[in-house]
Formats: sequence, C-alpha cells, structure tokens
Amino acid sequence: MISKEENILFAAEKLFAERGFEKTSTREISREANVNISMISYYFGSKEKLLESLFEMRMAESQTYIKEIMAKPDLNEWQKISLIIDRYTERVRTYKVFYTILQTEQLTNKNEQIIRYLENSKKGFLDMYQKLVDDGFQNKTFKKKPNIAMMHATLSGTMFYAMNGLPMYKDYFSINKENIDYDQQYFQDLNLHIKEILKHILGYEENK
Amino acid sequence: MISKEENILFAAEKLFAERGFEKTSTREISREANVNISMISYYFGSKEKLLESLFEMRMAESQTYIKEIMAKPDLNEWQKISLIIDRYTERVRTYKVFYTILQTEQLTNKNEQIIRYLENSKKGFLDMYQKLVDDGFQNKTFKKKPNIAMMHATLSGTMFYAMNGLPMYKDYFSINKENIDYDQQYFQDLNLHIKEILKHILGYEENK
Amino acid sequence: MISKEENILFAAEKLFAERGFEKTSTREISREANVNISMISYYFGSKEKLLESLFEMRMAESQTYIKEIMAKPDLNEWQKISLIIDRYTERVRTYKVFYTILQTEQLTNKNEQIIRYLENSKKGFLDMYQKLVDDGFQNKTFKKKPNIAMMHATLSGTMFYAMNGLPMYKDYFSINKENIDYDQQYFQDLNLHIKEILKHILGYEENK
Amino acid sequence: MISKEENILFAAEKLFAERGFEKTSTREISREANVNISMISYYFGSKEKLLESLFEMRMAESQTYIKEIMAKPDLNEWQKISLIIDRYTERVRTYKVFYTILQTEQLTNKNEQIIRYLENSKKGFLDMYQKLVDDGFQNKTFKKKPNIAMMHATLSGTMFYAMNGLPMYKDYFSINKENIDYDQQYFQDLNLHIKEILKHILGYEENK
DNA sequence: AATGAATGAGCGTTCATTCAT
DNA sequence: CATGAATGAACGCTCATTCAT
Repeated sequence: MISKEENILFAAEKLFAERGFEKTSTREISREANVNISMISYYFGSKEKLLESLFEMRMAESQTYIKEIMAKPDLNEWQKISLIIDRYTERVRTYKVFYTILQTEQLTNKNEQIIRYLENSKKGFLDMYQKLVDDGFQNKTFKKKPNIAMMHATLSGTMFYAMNGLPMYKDYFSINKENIDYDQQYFQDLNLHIKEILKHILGYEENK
Repeated sequence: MISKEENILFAAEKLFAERGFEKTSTREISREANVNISMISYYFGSKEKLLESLFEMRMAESQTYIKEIMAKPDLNEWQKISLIIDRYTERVRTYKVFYTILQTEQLTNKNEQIIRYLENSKKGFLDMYQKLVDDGFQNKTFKKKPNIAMMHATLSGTMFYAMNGLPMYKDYFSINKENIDYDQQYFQDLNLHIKEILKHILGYEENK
Repeated sequence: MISKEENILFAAEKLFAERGFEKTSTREISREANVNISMISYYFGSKEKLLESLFEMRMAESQTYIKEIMAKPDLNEWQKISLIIDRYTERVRTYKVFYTILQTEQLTNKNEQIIRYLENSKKGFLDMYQKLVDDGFQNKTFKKKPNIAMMHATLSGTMFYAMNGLPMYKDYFSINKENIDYDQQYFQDLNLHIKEILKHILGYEENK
Repeated sequence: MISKEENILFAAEKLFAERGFEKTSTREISREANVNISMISYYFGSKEKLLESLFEMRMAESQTYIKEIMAKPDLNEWQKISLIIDRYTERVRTYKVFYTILQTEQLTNKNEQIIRYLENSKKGFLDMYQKLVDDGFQNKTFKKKPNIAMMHATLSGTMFYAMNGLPMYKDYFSINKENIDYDQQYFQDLNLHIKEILKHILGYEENK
C-alpha cells in the first residue's frame, strides 16, 4: 500500500519534470496525487520543501551504491569505474524524470538545501574519481592522469545530454514513444561510448 | 546608443539565466531595463514572445559561423572540426547566460517556436558532423566512423556540464568570481580536453 | 444566513445594473460583497461566468411561473394573458436591476451561454402567446389574430421602456427616490395600459 | 471627400454598437478608421468626448424633423402623429447602430452631457405629444386623453424592442442577413402595428 | 488527521492618454 | 498638423498558503 505522502512525492516528481517546478501548481500535484490540496503544506511544509524532500530521497539512494562499489575488494580501478558507469547509466535511465529536475535545479535554483545536496553529490563523485585515478596510476592500471573536473564533465555531460536528446531522436526516426527496446539499445550504446572515452583518457588497455 | 528594445532583451537574458523564465516577472525585467513595464508588451507582444525574440537573435548568430567554416576550401575535415570547437567554446564562454537559458528551455519548455529553433540548430550540427565524418573517413583523414549522436552528446554535453560547473569550482577553490584569467585557463583546458577525445573517437592522428 | 456566494451574486447584480458589466471591476464586486477578490474566481470561475450564474438564477425563476399559469384549467385565454401581465409587471418591478442587465446584454453581449438563455426565454414566451392567441381565436374569446412578434414587442417593449423611464419621471416631478407609493401607482398604470392595448389588438371584449 | 474626423466618428459608431463602448478600445477605432491612435484624443479630447460628439451629431438631426412636422399648417393632429411615426420608423431603421448605442447608454451611462441630450430629446417628444393630444382632444379629432408617459413608452418601447429583435427573427427563420426586402416588410408591419395601437388609445376613427 | 473555504500578494497584460518630435 | 513611442494605472486572474472546523 502506497502512502499519501509518497503519492504526493511521485506525482510532484512527474509534474516537475514535465512542466518545471514553477509551472507546476500545488493544485495540479494534489489532483495528480488524488489528495486534498492542503496536504502538501501539511506533510511537507511548503512546495519548496516538497522539492527538497524529493531530492533527499533520490540523492540518498545514489550515495549508497558508490560506497558499495568502492568497498569491493576484488576489483581493480578500471573495473570499479566500469561498474560505476553501469550503475549510473541504469539510474539515469530509470529515474529520467528526476534527473530532468536535477538538471533544471542545477541551472537556476537558489534553494540552499538543494545546492548543498548537489554539491555534496558532486564532490563525492570527484573525490572518488580522484582516488581511483591516483590508485590506478600508481599501480599502473592507468597510464594517464586526466583532469578530474574534465573527466567528470564528459562522463556526466555526455550522459545527460544523451538522455535529454533521446525523445528528439525517437521523434526524428519515428520510433514509438513507448518502445523500450530502442531505449535499451540507446543506453547500451551510450554506456559503451562513455567507457571507450574513459579508457582512452585514462590510458587503460584491456587484456594487458 | 542602446535602444529600449535592446535594453529589455539584455535585461531579460540576464534575469532568465539567473532565476529562470517563470520566476522572472515582467516587473523585474522592466526595472532592470529601466523601462516602463508596458514596454515589454509594446515591443515584444508578451513575455513569451520576448523569450522567443531572444532565441531568434542568439540562434541566428550561431548559424552563420557554421556555414562560414564549412565553406572554407583549404581546411581538411579535422581542421574544420577543430575550428568549430574553438568557436563553440568561445561562444559558450561569451554567452554563458544565454546558454544557461537554452539548457533550461531544452529541459522544460513547451513553446513551439523555441522547440523549432532548438531542433533546427541541433539538426544543423548533426548534419554537419555527419558530412565531416563521412568525408574525412573517405579520404582517410579519420580511421573511425563514430555514432554521430554520441559524438555530439559528448561534445555539447561536456561543454555545457563544464560551463555550469565553473562557478562551483571557483567557489570551491576560493577563486575571485570576476577572475577572468581563471576562466581563460578553464575554457582552454576544456577546449583541449574535447579535442583530445574527438581525435580519439575519430581515429585522427596528427603529423601523419 | 446569507452565504458568501450569494453575497457576490447580489453585489454583482447591483453593480452590473448600475455601471454595466464592463465598467464593473471584480475589485468593486468583492468590496461590495465584503469578500476577498479571489472568491469570485473561486466560486464562479470568472467574471464572465459570474454573469452567467446570475442569468441562470433569474431566468430559471421566470420559466416556472409561465408553466404554472398555462397549466391552470379554469382560466380562459384572456384571463391567462392577464395573469401573465400581472406577474410580468411584478417581476420587472421587483427585479428592476436584473432586467436592466438583461437589456444591456441583449444589446451588446456576445456570450454564447447568455444568448442561449435569452433566446430560450423569448421563444418560450412567443410559443405561449401563439398558443393562447390561436386557442382564444378558435373558441371566439378573441376576434383578431395579431402578429405575435409585434404583440410581444409591444408588451415587453412598453414594459422595459416604462421601467427605464421611471427614475427620470421621478426626477422630473421631484418625487423622492425611495417613494414606493409612486412606484406602485406607476406600475399599476403601466399594467392597465398594457392590458388595454392587448385587449384591443386581440379583439377581446369584456362582459360578453 | 470624407474627413479623418468623420472617419473616426463613423468607425466609433459602428464599433460601439457592435461591442459596446467599454469593450471598444481606441486602438480598434483608430485601426477601423485608418488613422493614428492619438488622433482620437487630438480631435475629440478623449474617448468619452468622442461618444458625446457622436450623440451631438445624431440627436441634432432628430430635433429638426420634429419642428418641421409640427410647423406644417395643413395637417390635423393624427396626420402629424402618423407622420412622426413614419419618420421615426425610418430613422430607427437607417441608424440602427446609433439607436443600439443610445439604448445602452440610456441604461448605464453616467456621462452628464449624454444624460442631458437624452433628457432633452425625451422631453421634447413628450411636450410635442402632449400638445398634439390636447389639441386633438379639444377639436374632437381624438376621443381619449391617454397618459402621455405610457403612450410614449409604447411607441418607443415597441419600436426599439422590435428593432433589437430583428436579427433574432432573421436567424430564426433562416433569412439572409443582408436581405433588405425582409427588413422593409418588417418595418412596415411595425409601423402599421404602432399606428393601430395609437389610434385606439387616442380614440381616433378614420373616415368618420 | 484531514478538509476545503478563504486569504492576500503578485502575476502578465491592456488600457486611454500624453508628449517629444 | 500629425506621429508613435512611452507612460502609469488598472484590469481579471492564479498562486501557495492558512485556518476554522
């Protein structure tokens, strides 16, 4: 059984992604969630805090898998990076709606709580990449030491740009909007494309 | 002498980038532009059409340099791509505010005119890349034929993600907000980073 | 206890009659009704629909008394017409403000819903008169068969023109604005005047 | 050659009748009249005074024909009333648009100048009717002395109500909007209908 | 715990009119 | 004489939020 609170959260996520935070009214959210309009203030305090709650939920999820992967003892640095890319691709594909909101907020939001979430997340990723690159370079898994900021920009930038572009490509090639096979292939290509680039800038050679 | 119409356009560009289209009120624009609030309707018809006018202006500018480069007879395919990246980096750096708006609109706007501008622009770039890649492969400048959609996602995605991240890096490393030298270095690194990746995925070797 | 919704309706009726629909602002209505300005949209949807609601209420009332009179079994055709004129006079006197609005809307309004109300009402009256005239002619209550459109124009036209002229007459003869006795006499004269004309054009003779 | 001033006047008359005074903007008038928007203030002072000028023009016209008829020496009282009705019918038919405005203003306008025009006009008619009725009664042309206010209400009320109803009848009987023959017949019926009533309430018998 | 009526601020836009040229 | 850019006030309406129940 899904609670009213979750109903609101998921309805808001969908509508914020579709129309943007500002253009989505609390009335629409309450209608979509099948709850009374005043329940939003009641449960979350305000529309703004509802957005924060949404970020809190989704961002917490992504912190866990990073730690999980980093803790695995029997993987070398490239295997860890490769696994991170796999999980990242999967998450972006699954939570497209949330990552649409995230990008928008990154561009315009001035909400302090959300800025903190975003910075923490970004710094977490940067630290992790730095460690993997340093370790990998030291033990000669990697031959190069790329600029971490640039490497991250390529990884995340390519991912998001490709994600945003998918509907346009489907429209362009007249692919059915609900065609999941196409999505699958697209995200697989994307995954390989990113890995290919990272291998190059890290100076990693397979089967060595 | 700058006209009232341009005053409004530039004030709007600044505020739309800072707060987003929805959160920016016509009153704020008129205050920032030092004009009466009704001048917005007078010159542009509506707030929506003001945004369209802004897109029209900036997008028209970017179409010209593409044609210019493609028409140059004495450059090989890589030199053309390299030049495109140079110009692109320069534009993004100069018109940061506009490209912030562009990204936001790409994510949420439902305005038909703007969707058309964005699609036209994107298709223009894709067609150009396709032609350069095909030609370069034929005459053996390039050894590989990458997926154009993915190549474009990496080029534009890296560029925008890096652009968006700049203020955070400056903040992180306590660099003065107005420090232009840092920006210069940052965008130069970005430029080289992107070129390095493209050379790899195109299979281009220098000094051959 | 009178509800806020009714408060708005009656305040609007008064102001629309006094100044006309366009010249009456929602702010004035809310002030007159002692409610917040947003309650108009809340209860009625819009200023336009508030007017429609007003028409719905008043027009529904007038449909009932027609049916009531027509259904009376023990009255001849002239007695029915006579009774209709009595009720009509009474209504116009009581709801002067509404009939002022009705006339204005008849002249300029383009609102489809209201046009429909007005046409239905008018056709209802015309059908009724036609039936009474036909029946009365057949059973020799009436000696003439007048043009129904013209008969209706005289009945309603005289009524409204006289109603509109009343304030001017009171002003002209320096009668106190609130003097109800004068009104009573005026509407009684009007009632008899109209009946006298209708008897003539229907060829009805009393005491036959 | 028609002057700009007249162009504005006729354009305003048309639009005020179609949409009402308030709903007609000065921009629309200037567009319809093919003049610059500021010419309205320039020539007439304001939108309000433009309406006054319109009334001044049309009301002056109607005063002349009354005096003309009253001055005719060789007509008896009924012949004068009959002639007044003829001219009145003709004017209403010709200046339908203006009489639509007149009725609306009579219902809601608070403009002092216009109120004065309307009162003067009405009193002029009432005085004239009073004189004709008194004279006719004295010389036994008429057998009755009706209430002048009621007689006027029937004359003008029937006229206007019938005029306003014409479009609805044409629509109802699917008559072409531009069919002038139907109009002609309609106004002739109206003319005879009003005369028939007046003969009755004045106690006038023809060919006696 | 849950409702929905009610609030007040602010929104984008239109208006008649003015004024520098 | 005539223009049209520019003004400031007011418009109808929507918004997130509050509050009595």
